[in-house]
Amino acid sequence: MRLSSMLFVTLREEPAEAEIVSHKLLLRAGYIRRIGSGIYCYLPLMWRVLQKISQIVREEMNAAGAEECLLPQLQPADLWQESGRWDTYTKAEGIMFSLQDRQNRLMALGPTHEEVITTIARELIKSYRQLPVNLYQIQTKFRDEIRPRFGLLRAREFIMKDGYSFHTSWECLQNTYARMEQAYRNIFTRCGLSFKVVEADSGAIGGAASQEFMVLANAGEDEILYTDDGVYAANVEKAVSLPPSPASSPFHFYQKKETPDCETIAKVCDFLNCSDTIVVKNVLYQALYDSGKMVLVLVSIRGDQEVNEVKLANQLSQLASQYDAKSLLSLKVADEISQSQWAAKPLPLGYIAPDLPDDYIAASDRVVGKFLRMADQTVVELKDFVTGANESGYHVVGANWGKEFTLPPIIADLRKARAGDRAVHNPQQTLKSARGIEVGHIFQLGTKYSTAMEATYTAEDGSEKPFIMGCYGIGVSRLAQAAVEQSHDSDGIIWPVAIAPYHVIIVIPNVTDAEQLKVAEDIYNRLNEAGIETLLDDRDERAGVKFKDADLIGIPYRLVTGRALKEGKVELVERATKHSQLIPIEDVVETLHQKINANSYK
RNA sequence: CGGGAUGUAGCGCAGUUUGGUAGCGCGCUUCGUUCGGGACGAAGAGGCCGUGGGUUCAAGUCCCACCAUUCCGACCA
Repeated sequence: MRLSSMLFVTLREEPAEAEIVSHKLLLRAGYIRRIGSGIYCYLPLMWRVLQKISQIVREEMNAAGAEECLLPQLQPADLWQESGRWDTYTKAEGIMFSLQDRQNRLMALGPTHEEVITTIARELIKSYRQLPVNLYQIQTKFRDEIRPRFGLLRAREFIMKDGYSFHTSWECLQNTYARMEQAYRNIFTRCGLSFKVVEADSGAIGGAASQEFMVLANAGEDEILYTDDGVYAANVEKAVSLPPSPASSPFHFYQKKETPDCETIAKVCDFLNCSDTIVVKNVLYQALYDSGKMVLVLVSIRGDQEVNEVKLANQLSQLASQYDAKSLLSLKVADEISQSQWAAKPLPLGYIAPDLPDDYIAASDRVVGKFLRMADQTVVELKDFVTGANESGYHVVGANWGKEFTLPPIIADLRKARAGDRAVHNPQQTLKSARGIEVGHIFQLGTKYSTAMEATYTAEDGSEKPFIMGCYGIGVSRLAQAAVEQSHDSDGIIWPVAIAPYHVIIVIPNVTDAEQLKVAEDIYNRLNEAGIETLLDDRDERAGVKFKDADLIGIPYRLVTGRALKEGKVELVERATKHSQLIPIEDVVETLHQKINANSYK
């Protein structure tokens, strides 16, 4: 392609709208353009990058036995009502764009496609003989993100590869899951990314495995905890660890103490001169279920630890049926404002004990009249601990489970693991923290959707069974920006060869020089014939402008038809290293062929 | 959803305090010189100053409402 005939616009100054370097570079280099919050145009260069990535994804998915298809973006609400996700997605999370058609039918723009694919499977797959099946698509998704940011990293309209598999057994699912994991590793490796595979939260579905593929970058929104031995890596939402051992308590008998202005753990420890590891902290949450019931949850956890709300939400989801519900809609800390919805009398905030009496709740049809009491494992072993006295201004010390307090009925891991904690698999290892951009996620779904939507097949023994499902996603547009975040310098983008929009850019320093022009045109034609994707900068610009632009847009190899022409040579510059060499004109095609092949991972 | 900030030419910004006919740099057009790392000179084009209302002889500037964009947060007792 000739630059002179392309829509090619680069910006000299950093756009004010962008915060992180990859976003700034994509805007400056003319790859993307914002059209609304979280809504981007993929300009021609960007589209080529996205096509390259899509093609790699396609090749690896096909090689792993998946079939490509294309599902609708516009989806009828009743599919989502069937799966039970309409309310969660339009109200609770509010992440789904919904609309009404002219007949007032409710519709949604697809944020994901489990409902559609499950419907297809239900209609088309009747027998175990047809299984397993693995389908995928590459397509635009819509999500009304709470806060779109960082350009394509969190956009409201974005391109995703999503795949879904259907099986008769967990063994078969695990088999496909493992093949998908390998396909994903191949994809990200071929895209030239440095990534980590981490254990991820499997959500409220329970039991099922789930892994995320993280591109390591400080701008990433996810925190990863890992060990240096390479054995363990997990998203902080999911991570487990061994907490530090508690200190021994200085309080050997039970006593109520006046502790004025000690409504935080730090203050009470300071006041009592004790370690926060011997305090039982009691955090009050209010959980709302889709049955309309509100449940007050009192979580007891060691004073130095924090509640992992993802783990807590998973526990609460499993209890949904106790409250006539299918799912948990929202979970938040009960603060002074939200108490007004349910409190019978003012709570002793900051001084709550594990046995906070139920009569603080004004029970009603909507509000469950008993606290749901849970404890993190960290408090179970505590002896002679400190906790609130259910009275403002007072704590108790030297308390013990089984004496002054009853251990809550539900004991679970509700604690947030942190960097510095010891690893579960080997206490010699400590967890380290890194940030990552989630570019892929694979998931053993099980029968959640097939059961909810009554998607069944006839098994070998003649019985009807729900499909066992897996799902597999890659953020294609996010991946493209993640690659830039990981690979750039002060001059601009450095695309990995495999996903660069073009392999080579030929810069003609002076287009009025007939020889330069002729040699450049000649090389351009020969490269194209050889299948090497080439840009020809034949614009009537000064050399400096062309060099700056070439660096900015990040084409891996630059040929300059300049001074060395006298010796029958052109200059070849590698974008990543700035390494420059002179090569004979007749060797150009061969040399580039070798370099480009050496850089591809096929 | 809460809080903050910002909306002025394609991009980056000044002008708003103290109301008085719209500015700068880059980019764009034309001409000349220059020509291997974002050249120089000259001449131009380009703006319902986010939208709507109000105050005033007069509003980019003051007041009210709305919209949009963006940042922080949505978190612990």
